[in-house]
Amino acid sequence: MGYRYNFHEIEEKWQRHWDETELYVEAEAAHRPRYYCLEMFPYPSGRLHMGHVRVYSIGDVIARFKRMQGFQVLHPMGWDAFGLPAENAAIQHNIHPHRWTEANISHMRQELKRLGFSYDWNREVTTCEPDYYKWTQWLFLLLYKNGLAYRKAAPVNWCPSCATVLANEQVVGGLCERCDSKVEKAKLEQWFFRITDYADRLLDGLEKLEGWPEKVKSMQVNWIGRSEGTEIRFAVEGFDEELPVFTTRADTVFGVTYVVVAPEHPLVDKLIAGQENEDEIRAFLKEVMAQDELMRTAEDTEKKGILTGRYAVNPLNGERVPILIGNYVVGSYGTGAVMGVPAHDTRDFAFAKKYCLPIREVVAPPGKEAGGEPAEAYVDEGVLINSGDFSGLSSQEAVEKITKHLEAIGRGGHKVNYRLRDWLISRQRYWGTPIPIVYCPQCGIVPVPEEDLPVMLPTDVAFKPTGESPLIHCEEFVQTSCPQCGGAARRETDTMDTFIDSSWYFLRYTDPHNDQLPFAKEKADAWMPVDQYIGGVEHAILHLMYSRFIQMVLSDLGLASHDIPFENLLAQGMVLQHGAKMSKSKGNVVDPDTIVNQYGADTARLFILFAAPPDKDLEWSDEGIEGSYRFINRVWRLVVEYLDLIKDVSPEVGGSLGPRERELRRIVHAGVKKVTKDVAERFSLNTAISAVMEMVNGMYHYKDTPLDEQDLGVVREAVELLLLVLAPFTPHVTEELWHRLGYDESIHVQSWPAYDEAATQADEATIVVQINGKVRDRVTVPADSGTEEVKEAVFAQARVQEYTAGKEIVKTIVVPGKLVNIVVK
RNA sequence: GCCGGAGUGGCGAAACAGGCAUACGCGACAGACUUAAAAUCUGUUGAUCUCUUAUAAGGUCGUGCGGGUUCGAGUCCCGCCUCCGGCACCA
Repeated sequence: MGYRYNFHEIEEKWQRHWDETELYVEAEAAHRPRYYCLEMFPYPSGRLHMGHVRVYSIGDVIARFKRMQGFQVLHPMGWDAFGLPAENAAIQHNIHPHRWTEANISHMRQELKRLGFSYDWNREVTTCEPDYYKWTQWLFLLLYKNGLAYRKAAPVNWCPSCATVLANEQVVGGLCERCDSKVEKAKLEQWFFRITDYADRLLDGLEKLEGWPEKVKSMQVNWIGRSEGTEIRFAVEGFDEELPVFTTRADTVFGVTYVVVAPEHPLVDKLIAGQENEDEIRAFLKEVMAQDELMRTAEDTEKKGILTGRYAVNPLNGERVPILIGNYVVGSYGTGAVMGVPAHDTRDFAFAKKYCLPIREVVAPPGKEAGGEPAEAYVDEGVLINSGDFSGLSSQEAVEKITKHLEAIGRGGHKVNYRLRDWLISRQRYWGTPIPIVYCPQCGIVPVPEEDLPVMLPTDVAFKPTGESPLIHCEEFVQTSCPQCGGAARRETDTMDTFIDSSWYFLRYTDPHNDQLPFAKEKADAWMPVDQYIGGVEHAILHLMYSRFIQMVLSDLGLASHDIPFENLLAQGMVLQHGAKMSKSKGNVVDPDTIVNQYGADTARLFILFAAPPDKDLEWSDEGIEGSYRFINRVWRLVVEYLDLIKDVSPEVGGSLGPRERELRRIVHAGVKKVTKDVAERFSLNTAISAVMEMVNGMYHYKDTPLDEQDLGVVREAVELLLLVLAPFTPHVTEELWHRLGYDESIHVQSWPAYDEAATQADEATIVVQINGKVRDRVTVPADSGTEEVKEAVFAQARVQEYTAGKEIVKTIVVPGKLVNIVVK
């Protein structure tokens, strides 16, 4: 009877049935423990790709498993629907972004349903709809009122191709994260979120996130880039100005022989004005600034500098040192100026050699005197020399004492620096949440009152990437009246970074239809934090740090009780084909629709869960898909062929069973145990599936055994347990077979099966016999044998006697039920 | 340079608490079924050597490399190598 099951018919039937019966709509019963299982919502780009199938398959297994374990599970889905591709489609295909987005959403929603994911679609959120972005605006105002949103002119990252500014986090290797264009610097008035106020808490908070992968946490640590050191304020000779520098090596301050400032340093103009070589310096500045920052600050770029003819005064020893302008000093980090200590810094050493600046050693390696002209910089710690009162101190003591001394004389002190910049959130684009701000000639910057939200995004605008928001040209949007004085005023025409939309959507799911608030606190508190969040590691910094920030703000302002959004995080690996990430340009894309048409959703899900652990990259394999399909058919045949025999049998097991039946029960119950542990304790879905495969193999081995009445109960039990543990992975075929067994209720609302621990124990144990750690023999003993009985059986073995003959037995180690190691000399 | 992760059969991978290395699957090979093929069911499948007509049996080696701890190491410790990811003239 080698036939295959009709997955088309079965999958469609049950998808319709689940939809109609609202099987996965969460009823908010109060008496069950809650579990919030969330996968990162997709951007509605048009079609699902294999990466989507992977995250959502992983999440669906967890959600279904938890539901069967008796949890009330929140498992929602929505759309991160604002963003550039919609606008580009509008420009290229003359279709309105809203229509394009809507069409994509409805197509992708169908694709998700065809994969059989158990979402509560009643909670669907779409960030580009006014009922959502109204609350994104509300959140903006909340931050604004609390001093966490501000406007300022600043040098910003400008993507000429996208014609908009970008957050630092969106610039990857000097290129635009979206389109790989070279990012330029521009000075513009922009809106920022004060995320740097939270730098320390974002950093310290990582320690509490025990359920997050190290990889993600270390990426955030690197990104925040906390650096502890000393600020030293040099006086500038001839000016009533201070020139602060930042250093982590205050112990080397007596070795300062010059100071270098970045070309964009605010003091540069003042310093060089009227100098005799001003023209030369300006030419140098022009040359350096013409280079883009990435090039200029690359490690292998030649260090260049020019003397300004001005001098700074070292506050520790009163020494005059020349001030230079250097291409290697980064204007946006620290103070934009550094002290030059050529004897103890590799870069400074090279720079000093090139420009014939003096080199003075002030730190000696412990137990060694420095002397003569050093051949290279000594960058390690040591003992101070040539450092006045501080000579003789260790580097560590000196840092502390010098910092204190600077503080005492009002010339500096302890300082913490961060790499993290404030979050630039304004975008000169149309398809985003409008920033709810009005500019009034009388009152200045005026927030739109809450009761006037949402500030609706107008629908009839021209889509041209002009570098200004298309909203600028939409007069009925721009022209408004001031909420304060009622006079004529203009609206802010920039929209918000779409990462703001996705920094709070997980909260909206807990209360998606609230029209009074973004979410009611009780509702959010009931579900938050997300118990398990799943998504790609490409969001390790952007989305996952912004969400942590917003959640902290909400918690500080009393709107939420938790200050972390995601308790546990699973960063799933990529889907590869031929070792490379699937991409259109590489032509190695496998379309999920094709696979679902050819093999069905259950097969697609099973393969993608089986081929690799969730957190590792997964290599696509056509043979692997075939294998998963074969396995499901194998299950189908097994159950269908038993059906007539066991249809009216109860899954009860009693009386004394024969050895084959006991073996079958052992395999099945051990399988249930392993699946339970693998899914519950470590999301090891690939090994869970392999355990199910072993159950099936065991059942096939049993299959031709002649059956009596009592054995039918054992078979029925085995079939039911198999279907139940397989249900989260392949929901359709298990649902069909479950009903064929005679049940009316869905398999997906059944309790997760318990296993019989006693049944998992074999009657006999195979003991491995080692002589001096090498396996030499095996012996089978009754499972309940004690240490002495096992030893007796082992020493009775002919091979053991052979190996021990004439030797002294030093010791015998017995690992109960497993192994005996005899040490001989 | 700093931080994080990973190196196991022909391939994807497993070994969860230091106890049979390679479960499960793919591929390959063989048997059964079939007029035949496909499908299906069953079995074999780390390398190498010895003995044997063959089967069977046995030895040695084997988890990136070199050491160490231990009765016993893929797993723990020390020192390296390679690959992947993040940060980086960051002062």
